[in-house]
Order: sequence, then structure tokens, then C-alpha cells
Amino acid sequence: MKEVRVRFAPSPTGYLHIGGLRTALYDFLFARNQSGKAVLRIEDTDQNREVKGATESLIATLHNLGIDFDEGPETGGEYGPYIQSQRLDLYRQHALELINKGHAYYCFCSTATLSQMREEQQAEGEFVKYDRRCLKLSKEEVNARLNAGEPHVIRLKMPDNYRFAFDDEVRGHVQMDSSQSDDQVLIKSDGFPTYHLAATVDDHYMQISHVIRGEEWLSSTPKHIWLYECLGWEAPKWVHLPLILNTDRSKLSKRMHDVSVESYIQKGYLKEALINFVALLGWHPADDRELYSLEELCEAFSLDRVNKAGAVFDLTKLDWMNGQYMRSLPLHTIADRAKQWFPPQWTEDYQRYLKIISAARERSTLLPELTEYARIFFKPAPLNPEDKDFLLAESSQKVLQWYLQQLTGIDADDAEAINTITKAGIKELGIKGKYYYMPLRLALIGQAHGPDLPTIIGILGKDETLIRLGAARH
RNA sequence: GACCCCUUCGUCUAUCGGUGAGGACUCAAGAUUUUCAUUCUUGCAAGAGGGGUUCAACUCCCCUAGGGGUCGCCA
Repeated sequence: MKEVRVRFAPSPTGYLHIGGLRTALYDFLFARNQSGKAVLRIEDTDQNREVKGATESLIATLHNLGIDFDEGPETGGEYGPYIQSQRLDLYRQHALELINKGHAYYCFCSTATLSQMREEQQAEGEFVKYDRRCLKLSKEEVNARLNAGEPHVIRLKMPDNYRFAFDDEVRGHVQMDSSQSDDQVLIKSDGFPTYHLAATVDDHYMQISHVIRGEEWLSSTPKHIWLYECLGWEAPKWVHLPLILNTDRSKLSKRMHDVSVESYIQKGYLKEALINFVALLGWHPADDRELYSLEELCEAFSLDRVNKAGAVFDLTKLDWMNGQYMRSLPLHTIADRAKQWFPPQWTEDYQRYLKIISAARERSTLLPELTEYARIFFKPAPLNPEDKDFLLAESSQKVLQWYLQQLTGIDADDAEAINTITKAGIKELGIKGKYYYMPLRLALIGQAHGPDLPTIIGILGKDETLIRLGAARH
């Protein structure tokens, strides 16, 4: 069997789209699963849309997520260059070849002419497509206008009355009539190729075995198939992934959702959760398992379990999953990832910082929430009036007084000893439940709810514990 | 509008002709916990509609409806 080679081919227009992440991930998983190669190719053929630095940030984001490509602009490889703007000659060469074979032609129509033509077709209720007026130009006239330096494009001549049929790996057999395909522009007037030409040429030379892309490409697949035929190349296998959807079931867009992967990372989502969650949007193994690491996904992934229907991007489940990873990942991993949200002084004492993260991760969904939970250990939360009154009550003061005395002879890290005196206090004072615990928690952290006493005291340390207890006494 | 794709709980999904249609998220109730969180248990909730084929259809076929995608010198 032919070696599996797939490519992820984003345009450097600013950020990694959630849909792009899913495609990149499936490319990666499929390649790994099949012991094939995953190629990263930058499709920067639209000079108007290109954003400076986008390529670098795209590569960095993918790398940070652990999705590393075998070949690409930064890693190199034997099929480079992997940036389309560096392969312009190759595209032009094949466009010319198509013209020579009679499969493509020069077109001098201006955008104004074209839009007028389209308006008329629209008004007539016709299928909107190029009317081929430049195909009728004589060779002499074409050459004359070319020599005169007239702006022009090169168009692909689609066949008439042709039935395109192909087998899509997820959709099965798909058929389309050539009458629905426009004479696509192959080379733009600025000399750059369009996606259709560039991708086809590159996929061929990079020996791509499976073209994995979003369903939005399904209807232009006939154009690509035709290009392969005209160029005399063998077409790859087609894999059109279901779309990721907005809540209203339209294609996921930034109008309705945050769609940039970077922004989810900035919000404090963990890459493990993001990857796990996105992997399950459109693919699912046969069993009921929900939690998968990247490695496990590589092991389990297969194209034949990719769904046909689009999947709504549901943050609620992502949040749940993130919480799962907040608790299950190694403590130091969470601690390191959370660091950027913490003031430097809060992490100086690393052992103490770890204790804080350990307590806080149980109660957090996103990374920045850890900082909020940590706050109470550096400065008690300000008491609200009711809590203040509660703390002033006679029984509360008794608890505080007693606890303060008992604690003096105890090690703050000795959880067992703390539990012992805590229980002893209940017996001794005859105060229990919220009347016992609330004053202590209020005095120690300024709020009625939170971690258990040994945890709080262990983090605070003995000195600080005594100070806070003392400060609450009147 | 034309063409193409899609259709199981609110959401992500399992099921590849024979199931009380399963799991997860959400939500509700309960248990655990001094509290919060976690965790556990239970519950609510689905085959778009109509025809076929078959002893048997969520599963195969057809029609209808609904949703989506595409129709750029953007990808």
C-alpha cells in the first residue's frame, strides 16, 4: 500500500481557527495511526488577506499543542519549499501546460465586467458562471493583448456535459454535473495561483495520499479532479470532514463564537482538554470512553469512524472536560501552566505554591480561576457585614479563643494533629456544625466556604494562622 | 434560485436488520463532605414525517420536510 501522506494547509490570516485545529488534529492522528507523514503547508496565495507574523504564530500554536508535523516550513523535508509563495514558478509552469493542452485559457475580463455579467445572470435566474467570452478570442488577439501588457488571468476550461463521480472516504459515492462548475481562475492577475491550482500541484508533488479538509470544499472537488485528469496525475483519496457548527447550526464563525484556538488558551483552557474535546467533534470510537490523551487518540483514530453530520461546538462540555484535566494532570504541570496568571511573589515559595494549586484545582474549571482561589492565602477576603457580626458573636469568639490556644503547640503541617484538636474543640466547647467551623474559616480566609482546616492551615503556615486568628478576636 | 451534503435525547455521540435504543455533558433529586468543590447514585430526555423491502427496520430503498455547504482574480 502507498505510504499515507496528509497535509494541513492553512492560510496565514491571523490565528488558528477551531475548525482548522480539528482538521490539523485529524491529519496528525491519521498520519500517526497509519505510520505515515503529516505535512504542514502554508497557503499564502492571497496577498490581500495575509497577516504579518501569522505563519510563525500558526506554527507556534500547533507546536505548543503538541501537534508536530513531519514536514513543513520550519522542519523542512524533501518536498519543500512548504510555503506556496515560494513555489510560484511551479504553478505558472503547470498553468501554461494546461493552456498548451487546451485545458485552460487566458481571460482579460475586468472585475467590473464580471460583476456585471453575474448580475445579468442572476436577473435571468441562471446558474452564475463565467460565460467564456474570452475563450472565443483568436490566438492572435490573445497574443497581442498579452504583449500589450493587458491584465489577465488564466482560467481552467471545465468539460461540458460531464458527470463527475468520486468516492469520498467519509461521504461515500458523490456525483456532480460539470454544468455546476465554473471555469475557475487558476492564475490571478497578480501572477499568484488560486487555491485550486496551488493545492492540486502541491498535493501531487508532495505525494499527498489523502486530502483531508472541511466539507465546504466538497462542491469544488470536481474542479480538482478535473485538474488531476488534465495534468495526467493520479488523484488522492478525498476526505471531507463534517463542519463544526455554531449553536444555530450554521458554520462556526467568529460572529457567534470565539473561534481562535489562541484565545481559548489565553482564557486558560488546557491543551489536553481542547484536543480531546475537538477530536470528539466528528469522530468517536466504538466504546463509551470520553477522555483521551493525544497518544491514545493516535492509537484509536480511524477515518471510517468520522461522522457525516456537522457538530455543534458546545462550550459546556469543554468546560467539564477542562475541569477533568485540571484535576487529573500532574500537579506540577498545572502549577507550571498556571504560573503566568500569578503574581511572581505568589509563586516564589514553590512548595507552598504547589499546596495552593493542589487545593485550588479541585475547585477550578479554568487556569486563571486558580489565582482567584489562591488570593485568600495571601490576603483574607474582606468580610461582609453579616459575616462580621457572626464572627463577633460570643460563641464564635469562644471557638477562636480555644483554637488559638490549642494550635500554639502544634505543627501546621501536621494534618492529623489539627484534626484531633478540631474534634476535641467540638467536644470541649459543645459547639458544632456551622457555629464551629464557620468562625474559623471566616477568620482564616475571610469566607465561609473553602478547603478543609488542615489544608488551610498547612498553606497559611503557623505564624500566619495565629496572626489571622488573633486578628479576628476582640 | 441551482447543485451537493446531512438528519438518534437540548448538545457530543453508540448502534453496522432482532436492544427495555447505551454512554457523556447540561439540568433535577439524593448520598458522601464541618462548608464549598470533588466523587457516587438515581432521574428527565431521542430515531423529522410518509411510503416501501423484510418474519423483523433507527439501521436498506424512495418521496417529502427541515437544516447546512457551495456558487469570488478568498481559502
